[in-house]
Amino acid sequence: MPLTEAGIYAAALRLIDADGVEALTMRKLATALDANPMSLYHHVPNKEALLRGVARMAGAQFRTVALEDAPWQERIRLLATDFRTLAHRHPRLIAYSFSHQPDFIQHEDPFLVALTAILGAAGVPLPEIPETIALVCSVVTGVLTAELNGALHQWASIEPPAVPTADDSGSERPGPDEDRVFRLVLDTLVTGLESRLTADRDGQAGRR
Amino acid sequence: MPLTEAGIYAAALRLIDADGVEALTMRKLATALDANPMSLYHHVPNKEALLRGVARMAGAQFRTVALEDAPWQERIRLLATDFRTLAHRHPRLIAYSFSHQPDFIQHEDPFLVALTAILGAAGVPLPEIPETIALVCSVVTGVLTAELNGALHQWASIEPPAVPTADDSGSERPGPDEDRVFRLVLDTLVTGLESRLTADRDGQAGRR
DNA sequence: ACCTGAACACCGTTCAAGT
DNA sequence: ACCTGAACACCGTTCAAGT
Repeated sequence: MPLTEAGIYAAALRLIDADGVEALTMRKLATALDANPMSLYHHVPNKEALLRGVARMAGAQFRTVALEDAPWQERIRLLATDFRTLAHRHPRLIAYSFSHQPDFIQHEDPFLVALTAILGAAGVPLPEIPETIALVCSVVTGVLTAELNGALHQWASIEPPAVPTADDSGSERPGPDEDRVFRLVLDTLVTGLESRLTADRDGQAGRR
Repeated sequence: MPLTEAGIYAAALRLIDADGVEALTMRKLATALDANPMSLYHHVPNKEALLRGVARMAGAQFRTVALEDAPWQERIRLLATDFRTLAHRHPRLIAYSFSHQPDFIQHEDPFLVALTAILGAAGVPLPEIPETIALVCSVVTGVLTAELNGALHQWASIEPPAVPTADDSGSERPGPDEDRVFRLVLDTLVTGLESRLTADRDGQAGRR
C-alpha cells in the first residue's frame, strides 16, 4: 500500500505508544512502514512536524459529552476526567506534547470550546475567561504530567516525617492512588473557583 | 585546570541556560571545557547522569525563608514564589527536569521540608499530608511548566469567543501577564485548601 | 509526483592504548 | 588514576538521480 500522511502518523503513534517518543526514529518508522527512510520526507517535512501531526491526530480522538443541564462543577470534573482518559490512551505522546508543544491545546479544540462554555455557565465574567482557562489548563495538565511521568506516585508515597502516632502498623495505608489525588486536585480547583465566584457576586470589586 | 564533576556540571548548566537541554552535547560540552569528549566519561557515567547531576546542583540553589509566624496561606504563597524564582533562573533546565525527572523534587529537599511543615501548621491531618503534597507539587509544577514553555501565555491570550460587548477597542486588555495567572493559580489553590480544612473541622467525616 | 541510494554532518559510547 | 584516538552503531536530512 502507498505511503500517506495519515498512515505515517498512525504508524508513528503505534511506535510511540510502544516504546516512547525518544525511541521514535525516522529510520525505524520507515522500516515499520516497509519504506525507505527518505520516502517519508515526501509526506512530512521533518521529524518535528511529524510529531506535531501525530499529536494533532491523537488529540482529535478526544471525546466528551455536553451535559449542558448539569451544574458547572460536575461538568468541569467530567471534562477533566475525559481528558485524562485520552492521556491514558497515549501516555507517552501526551506527556511529550504537554512539555514540548505549547499549542497542543488549541483554540478550536473541543476541550477548550467546552471549557469556555462551562466557565461562562459558571458565571465567570467574560474578561476573566482567558486567565481562568489558563488556570484550569495549567492545573489539569500539571496533574496529568505528574501522573504520566511518575512524579505524582512519588509525591503521594512520601512518608509523613517522624511523629509515629501510636501504633500505625495495622492501618496499612492503601498505597498511593493516582485516582484519588486526581480527584483531590479537581475538588480543590472547583472549590477554589467557587469561592472566587461567590466573592465576586458579593460585590468585592478590586482585583489585584 | 583539571576536570572535576562540579566543573563539568557548571559548564553544562551554562550551555543549557544558553541553548537549551536539547542542544547540549557531550562533544560540545567537552569543547567548552577544552577537553577531549571521552575525558568526561571519567567523571560522569553517561549523559543521563550528567543531566541528573546538573539538575541536582541547580536545585540546591533553591532558597526560601521560614516565616514561621506568618499564616500558612502566606507561607505557601511565598514558598511557591521562591520556587518560581529558581525556575526563572534556569528555565530550560527546570522545564526539562519537571517533565523528565520525576524525582526532581525529593524527600529531603528544602522545598518539600518547608511544604510539609506548612501543611502541618495549616492543620492538614497527618495521613493526608502525602496526597496534599502531591496536590500542591502538581499544581505548582503545572503552572510553572506552562509558563516556561509558553503554553500559559497562549492560553491567557485566547480571545473570548464572539459576544463583542459594545465597544471594546479602547479598553486594550493589558496583554497576557504570567505573574497575574500565577497569582490566580495560587489564590485558587489556597482557597481550595482552606475550604477543605474548614469542612474537615466542621465535622464532615467520610472522604470518598 | 513519488521514490531511493549515497553521502554529510552530526550523535553517545566502547575500547584499547597511552601517561 | 586520568586521558585520548580510533572506531562502532547509530541519528536527521540534503541532494542528485531514477521511475
